[in-house]
Amino acid sequence: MTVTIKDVAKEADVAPSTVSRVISDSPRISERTKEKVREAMARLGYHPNFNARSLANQSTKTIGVIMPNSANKTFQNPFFPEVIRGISTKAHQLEYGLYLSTGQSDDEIYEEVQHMVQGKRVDGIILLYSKVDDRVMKYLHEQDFPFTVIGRPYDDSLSNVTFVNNDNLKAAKTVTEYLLLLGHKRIAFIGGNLEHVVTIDHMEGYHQALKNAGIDPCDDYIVFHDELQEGGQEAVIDLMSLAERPSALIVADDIMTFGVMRMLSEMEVHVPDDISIISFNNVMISELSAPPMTTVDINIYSLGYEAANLLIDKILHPDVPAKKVLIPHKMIKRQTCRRVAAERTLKEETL
Amino acid sequence: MTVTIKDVAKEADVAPSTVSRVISDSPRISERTKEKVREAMARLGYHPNFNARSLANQSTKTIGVIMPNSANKTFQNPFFPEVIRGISTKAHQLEYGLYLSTGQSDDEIYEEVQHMVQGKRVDGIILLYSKVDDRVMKYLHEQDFPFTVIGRPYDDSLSNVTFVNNDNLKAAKTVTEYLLLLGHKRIAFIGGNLEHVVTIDHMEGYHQALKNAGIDPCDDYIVFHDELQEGGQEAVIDLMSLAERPSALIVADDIMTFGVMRMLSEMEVHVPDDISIISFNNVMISELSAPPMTTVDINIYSLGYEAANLLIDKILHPDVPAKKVLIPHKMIKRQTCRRVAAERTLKEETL
DNA sequence: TATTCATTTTAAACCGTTTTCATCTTTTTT
DNA sequence: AAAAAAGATGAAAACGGTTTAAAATGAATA
Repeated sequence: MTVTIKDVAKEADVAPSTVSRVISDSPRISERTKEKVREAMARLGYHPNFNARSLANQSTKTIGVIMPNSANKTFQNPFFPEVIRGISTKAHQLEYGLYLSTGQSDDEIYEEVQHMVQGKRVDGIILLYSKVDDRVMKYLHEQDFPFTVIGRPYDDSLSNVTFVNNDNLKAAKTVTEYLLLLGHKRIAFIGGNLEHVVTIDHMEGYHQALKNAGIDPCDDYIVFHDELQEGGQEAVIDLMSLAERPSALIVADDIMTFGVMRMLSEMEVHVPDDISIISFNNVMISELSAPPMTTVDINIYSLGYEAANLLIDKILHPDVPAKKVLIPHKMIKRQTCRRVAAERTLKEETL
Repeated sequence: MTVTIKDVAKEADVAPSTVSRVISDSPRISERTKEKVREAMARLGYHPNFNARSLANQSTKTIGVIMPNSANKTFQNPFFPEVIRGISTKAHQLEYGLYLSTGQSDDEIYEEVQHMVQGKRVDGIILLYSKVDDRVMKYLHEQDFPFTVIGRPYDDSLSNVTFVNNDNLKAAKTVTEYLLLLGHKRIAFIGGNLEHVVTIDHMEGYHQALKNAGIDPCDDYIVFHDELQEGGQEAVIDLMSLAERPSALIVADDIMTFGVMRMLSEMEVHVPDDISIISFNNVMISELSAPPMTTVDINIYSLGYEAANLLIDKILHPDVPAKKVLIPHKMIKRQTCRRVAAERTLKEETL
């Protein structure tokens, strides 16, 4: 039925092992035989069976990509296509394939990862998220299975884990400082899921900047939500109901910012005149908000590209120590931040 | 090293074939032996090797998902995560895995599909796009390999192809009629890539509606662009430079609409007061534009879910004839469409 | 011419399952 | 009690490759 290596061998009048060596272009085979075998392969339309190869090789040339728990809408964030595009590019270059997780809940995902690893379905795994106390990461670490994380592992005991990250703390700090410099004193922080390490880092940066400026962080100004737009909207309601409304908002994610801006516009609060906003990620559409949003470009594509790069490196050389790569970020100033008028600042201070 | 079926066999003091039968829960094995074997598996921490299984079974329990040519930014469209979420859900239910294409150009993708098929890496394939004269589709059809298309095949010779689609013609027609009903006469159409069948269907629907209303389609009002936001923006410049500006815009895609609205806002053309807009897809963020956009919900998730469903059906029963599923669409009225003032309409007519 | 050594090629084992077919027990039927 | 049928298990051959170790070939050296 299907043409196998044996058929080719017969056709070319050599042994199957020779054909195998021709496929892998082994130097042990003479040019003349190679040519002969290649012709036979072409004549028969031979194509190697991937599973047989994987079985014999103990290698699948496949990378498992683990999405976060997508029960909520997280998944519709354009962040994911973009990070996958980065992974794809590198994977394709090195002739690796991508195997995507399909689980929706934490349990499903955990089970799926076990299957991938134990069933030897993939050579390595990229975690597209980093949570506090993540079973999946713990499991991979215990199994000593090649994997990389996008984001940093929270638990310091997982010290020898390879990861790609942004300096999220620094980014959040800079962003806060920027708002302070623009004269803002009441800066609120709308974070993502508190279980995600990136949220923790953002908040720490925010805190540090406020502290350095001698401002006491006010709990009312700190809100967390994991759903993207809905979360953004609720957060706005909470913040705008405060006696002392914030004059600036730091938002965890561009998509969330769309929700935030939508809600503000319904409340007839104008951006940036009444309130400044700055957020993170710089996904494609963030320049298309009205007004275009100021945000931190975290270079999503590179996160993916480097993660794949590091992972394949790890697969090929399992014993080299863990690498940690920081992808640079960059503030993209657009039109959602504004200097607070001096008089207003003065008035505030008298309050 | 790794624990195989043979190790389990030894541990349980049975033959490997018995263990295999226990795994598949064959009725030919007595409950007593099953229990014994299961205990041995647990004791040894046995997990079946996927590649070996695939090889013996001639089945991978894996679906190949082919993304469109992503050299351009198409890929960042939240359409894809959402359609994949649909596919994922069904696949997970039926215990199929997802294997993602990584190629960026048409050539790369074509080659990759060949690898998947000939290398028996996947049991079936879902095409996430449908183009005119697509080599990939032609190839899969020739090979008689199980596949489904999201969108409809253009070529009628590919009659026995299973696909999931929206009635895009009808949707575009309805949308156009809706604008006509609102009093619009100068309705422009900003389509996507003309090679995509969906674009052709949209345009046909647009044409039909205009014709029924006795309006001659004006070529200047019809523009195509494949890049998403950039395309949207250029299209706007072109249209707004016309002597007779359109009073309404039909846009192929929500993300493109963001670009369109951004550009209009720069030109100080107000939506919907100066111009009405309606678009397609209803991705998550489309309700977050300013103002929230009127769009056609095409039920992206269901497209994916049904595609996976049909495909797995096809894999399991290769000989049943091709199925074609239409997913219903629904116009979501938000705030980008407006009735044209009677006086203005009158004035126009005197022109 | 016989010996050595490098170069090519091959036979056979292996990767870890599934499955066909045969064998060995039991149980049922006559 | 013998024969037939049913039930449970096992041995061995796939599945389609890779790889180790050995054999064949040919060239170079003594």
